Amino acid sequence: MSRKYHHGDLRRALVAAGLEILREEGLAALSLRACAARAGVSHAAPRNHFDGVSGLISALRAEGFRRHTAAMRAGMASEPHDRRHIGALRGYVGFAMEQPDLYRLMFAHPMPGVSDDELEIAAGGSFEVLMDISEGLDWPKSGDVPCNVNTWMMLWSFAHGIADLTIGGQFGKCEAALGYMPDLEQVFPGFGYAGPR
Amino acid sequence: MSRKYHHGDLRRALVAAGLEILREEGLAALSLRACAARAGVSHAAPRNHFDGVSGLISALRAEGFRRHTAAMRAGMASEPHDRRHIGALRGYVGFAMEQPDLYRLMFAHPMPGVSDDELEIAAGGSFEVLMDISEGLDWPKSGDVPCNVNTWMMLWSFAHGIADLTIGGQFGKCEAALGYMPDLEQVFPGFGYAGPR
DNA sequence: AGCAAAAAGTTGACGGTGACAACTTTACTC
DNA sequence: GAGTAAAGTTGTCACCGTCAACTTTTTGCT
Repeated sequence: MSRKYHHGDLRRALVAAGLEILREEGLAALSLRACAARAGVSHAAPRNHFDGVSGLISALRAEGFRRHTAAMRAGMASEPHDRRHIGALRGYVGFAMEQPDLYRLMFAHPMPGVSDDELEIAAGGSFEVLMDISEGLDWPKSGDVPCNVNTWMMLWSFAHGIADLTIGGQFGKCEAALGYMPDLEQVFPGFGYAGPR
Repeated sequence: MSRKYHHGDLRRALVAAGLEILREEGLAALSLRACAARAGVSHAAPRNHFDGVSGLISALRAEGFRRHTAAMRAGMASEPHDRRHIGALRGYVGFAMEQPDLYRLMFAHPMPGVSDDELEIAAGGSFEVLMDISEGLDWPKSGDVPCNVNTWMMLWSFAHGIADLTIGGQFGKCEAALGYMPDLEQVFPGFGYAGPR
């Protein structure tokens, strides 16, 4: 028999199926049963690998954050050092626009009481990139706020705002009125590179 | 009979029930049948007033935008004129933190092909406030970008980013590390009032 | 006033979904 | 090789959105 009773790597297959569904059919079509069907497995099989649908979603979010981190790192590498934050932001927004449903899922409400080490670590990767590019940026610090909290909160809020509003189609009326979409650097020329500390 | 066969204002009652559910039980608990039950009506009654669940959601989003607009206008009124943008931003973020599930719903993906005049008008109200407070703000304009597109895109992205990341608990690690949450003005001191044009 | 039609609400059914229980098949270990 | 744990299957239940068929009330027309 070519078809084994045991799948061999069903967990990975289910995550891959989930990513496909998010890409091709959107968040509304994501379900445990649909993933199971894509993996060629019965509807209850996923329960051996995930703690219900929230477990599957945690795994998808973790994979999303890993790819998100990679997209930002790639963007950083594509720019000279004093413009690496621009590259990272482009990577950030580009990822969100390419995989809007996955991005939305990543930043959805955390279910109360649900904690997942894999997810924590993966999300920490994206967090770290934002910390990295905050270093050396010239953004006003006020008062006694330690480190560069202001800078990365600003960066992150800006990046997430642009990404999420774009995904949600909220800039549509702007684009319709202007005939084009302002570039990221046009909208936000406020960051300047101040050199390494 | 004290109980009329016809409800009288079922549409309004269903929207109110939906808002209650979003507040008390969260987005996951929102359903047509749950709203119908809260309104004391059979499970199929809502179909006479909404085009399925997407119609109910459109109505909830519209009501959300109206309240969102009101929150920003109230914030504006609570500050002197040269700080009205700060007040509006506080109103923006405050609304999102008070009604996180409603805010998320408002800015969720628009279903393709779904258009709703009531929703468009309501969302336009929030849009207009952001346009208003952009006027007179001193934010660098670059190149030939007309009006103050840069300023309001920046403002909106910032406000949405702060609000949505806060709702999503993403600043939790920051708050845990610092022991407190940086204030909106600390994070974003970049806007200055430049007086009326 | 009376009647027809439209509006509003009810009941019942269907398929899809998450969750769970009971069972079967495979793999691992001693 | 036997026993056990892991992995997958089938069946069931409750909940959901949607639709169809039906009932009750309101409205509007002559």
